[in-house]
Amino acid sequence: MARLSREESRARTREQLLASAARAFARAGYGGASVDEIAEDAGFSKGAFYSNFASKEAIFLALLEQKKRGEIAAIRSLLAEPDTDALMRGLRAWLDAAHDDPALSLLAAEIELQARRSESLAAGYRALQERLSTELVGFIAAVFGRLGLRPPAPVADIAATFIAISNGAAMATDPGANQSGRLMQLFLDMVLKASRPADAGDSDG
Amino acid sequence: MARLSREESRARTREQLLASAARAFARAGYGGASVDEIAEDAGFSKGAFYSNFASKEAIFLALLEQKKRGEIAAIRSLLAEPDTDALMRGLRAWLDAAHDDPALSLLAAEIELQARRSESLAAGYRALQERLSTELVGFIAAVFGRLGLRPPAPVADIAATFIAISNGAAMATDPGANQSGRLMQLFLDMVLKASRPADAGDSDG
Amino acid sequence: MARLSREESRARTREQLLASAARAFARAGYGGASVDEIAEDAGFSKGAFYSNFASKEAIFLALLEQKKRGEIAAIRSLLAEPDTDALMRGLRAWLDAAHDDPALSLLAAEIELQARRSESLAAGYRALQERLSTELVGFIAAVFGRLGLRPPAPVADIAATFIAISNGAAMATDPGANQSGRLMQLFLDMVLKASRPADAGDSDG
Amino acid sequence: MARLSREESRARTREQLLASAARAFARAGYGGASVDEIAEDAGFSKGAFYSNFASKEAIFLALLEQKKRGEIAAIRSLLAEPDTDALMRGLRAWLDAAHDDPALSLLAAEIELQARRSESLAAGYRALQERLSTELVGFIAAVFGRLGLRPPAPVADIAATFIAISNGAAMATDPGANQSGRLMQLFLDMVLKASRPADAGDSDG
DNA sequence: TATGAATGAGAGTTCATTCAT
DNA sequence: AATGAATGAACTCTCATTCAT
Repeated sequence: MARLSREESRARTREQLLASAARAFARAGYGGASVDEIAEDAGFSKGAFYSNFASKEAIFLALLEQKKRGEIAAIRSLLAEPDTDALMRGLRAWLDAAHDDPALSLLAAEIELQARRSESLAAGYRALQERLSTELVGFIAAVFGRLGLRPPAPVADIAATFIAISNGAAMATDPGANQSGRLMQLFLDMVLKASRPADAGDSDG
Repeated sequence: MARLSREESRARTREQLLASAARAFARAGYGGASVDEIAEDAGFSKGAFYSNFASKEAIFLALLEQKKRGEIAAIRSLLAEPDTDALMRGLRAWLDAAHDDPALSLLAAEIELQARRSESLAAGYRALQERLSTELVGFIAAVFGRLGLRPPAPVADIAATFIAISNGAAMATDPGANQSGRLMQLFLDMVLKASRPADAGDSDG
Repeated sequence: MARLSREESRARTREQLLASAARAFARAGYGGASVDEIAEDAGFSKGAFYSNFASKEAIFLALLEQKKRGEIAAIRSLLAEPDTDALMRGLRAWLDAAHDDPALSLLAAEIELQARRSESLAAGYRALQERLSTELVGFIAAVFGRLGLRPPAPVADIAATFIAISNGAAMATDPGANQSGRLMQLFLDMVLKASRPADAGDSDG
Repeated sequence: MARLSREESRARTREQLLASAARAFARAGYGGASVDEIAEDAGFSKGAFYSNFASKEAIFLALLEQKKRGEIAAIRSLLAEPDTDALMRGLRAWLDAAHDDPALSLLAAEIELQARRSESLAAGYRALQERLSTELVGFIAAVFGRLGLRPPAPVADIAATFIAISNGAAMATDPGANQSGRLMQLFLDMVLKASRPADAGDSDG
């Protein structure tokens, strides 16, 4: 194996700490996870942690960024699909898969809650969330366009509902049965069923 | 004001502690709220807290019970409305109002998250959640019946989606704009638009 | 059953509290036993406790007094036995029995330790302990006299050793095997074997 | 003084905490001594305490180990003395000296009491106590052998009595006059006087 | 006399963070 | 860059005691 350059080694440490933090936060929550535990689980000391992240909140925020980035990338890659049927299949598959990891979903919920309670966290969070939301709105609009349907409600609201279901379902009673994907598909179906052809005009009746 | 009997005084203390706890948990989360703060905010000492509630978890659970009880009562009172139009108006009003208090909704989210992390909390929680879920399923089925519509998806899943939106929306980006009620109404609209008359038979075409 | 007079009822309450306290202190130690637990175990409230004893320390001292009184009475009743052989048999029986209750012995140890740490407790304790010690010294001297033996060491030291063994054995490793009685008998044997006839004069050879 | 290495510094902190704990426990008892007080008296923060010992119980147990280790070493060093007269002088000197510190003796008593009340403490305690007991039994047997005397009672019982006196005497009335050494010497004298030459056969007469 | 709600000081313990090594 | 000993504030919870009822 090639010797890692100093920069590479640092990046690697960072990745390992992030992965360890994701596990810890998902399992124990923001307050319940300790910096010590995160560092140790990644195979480092507390000192190493603080060499890589300014604070516990900082790694939390970094985690959030990582996650949102991933979701945005997924949305973009879906849109790149030229065939609309394939796009819809891909969408359904993603809804299932993306939220397959209950730990990850819980982490999302944790992040959202925590962001409401720390000004500094919220500041960093807002921008990312905005970007995801914008991306999702654009995506939904595009999908309706490609399906030739008129959205039955403001696209921004539809997007918000998807996000709400995603966050809310992760917290449902039964930890085993991850409903997130299923409920989002259900909502997708409702929305599609409630839609009318785009060329049907504006009138409802 | 009449002098309070000992029992009344105790009940009053309990209520005040519960109210204070609701505020504290909503503002700072379960981990972030301290027993000391809850007690002081209610005008009592830590000792008074512990002579009324066995633990921090206990008051959290009591709060949960109070909230769920309130929601179940609201559902039942809605169903008691004989006029279906009035019922639907009441339902929409309730969706708006019941989730008007963002603090309360956040508390719900917090409870759900916390329940996943404490065995003892989860134990007490499960039963109540079950009751609310059952109630909601029955309510939704009844509403479809009275509207003469066939549910476009399993009623249990529709109920679960409502609960997910309720929990998830409370956590949305903007703490000011409480979207909970609006998104649930949106979902209600989708569901109704996606439904067909009950007497249309089972066939989709 | 005859109705108890107020004074009798009070005395009864006191006795029950004392008995409950003896159990509690023996099981959990002075610090570990709570006033609440003592009162409840006796079937009363904390208020009743404080109506009967000024403080936790006070009931502890009262317990000590009760115990020492009992031991002094036992010693006196042994000495009243005119037949020396019977006296010795009675002594051995008492050594076995009096220390049969490991809880009681532990209580004694607890009391002695605690008395060293509270000036007010020590004050009340000293007098009682003095009385027991004096009584024991007199008893041992009398026994030697009746046996026609000369004590092989100062009688006060022999008495102190008995007391030390009694207290110390109660704390031995194995909670089940109460060695107190056995070890005191062993010491008694040693002392007797090491003694010479009183009329043998002062010379050792 | 040379700058301490990190390891040395840690060991020093540990020693200081142990010394401070010994003082605190002896003065105030297990329950009466607080972790805060122990740490402060040693010149450290509570945090430093907990980075050196897992719990209050843990330092208590460490203290016990230290003490027992010292006693076992003393016994062994006594036995190494080839001259029997010198050994006996050494033994008497040790009985006086080893128990000279009333605080240390009280600590022993406290430990024994506490061990009966905490399962985890008792677990760690039992092994050490066993080792000391075994050591003492071997020592006493060896002494009798070298003196050419036959023990007048089972050696294990004689050892148990020594331990009981040691523990019990520490708790005696007068905190100033430490009787421990004197009473153990007295018991030693009794035992020796009560012994017969080993070659005198089994018969008592 | 007895009750038990309330007090308030103080307990053991945890943990994010700092900094000398 | 990494270590981990030390800090110190904050936490949940306990309990002897008081006092209005």
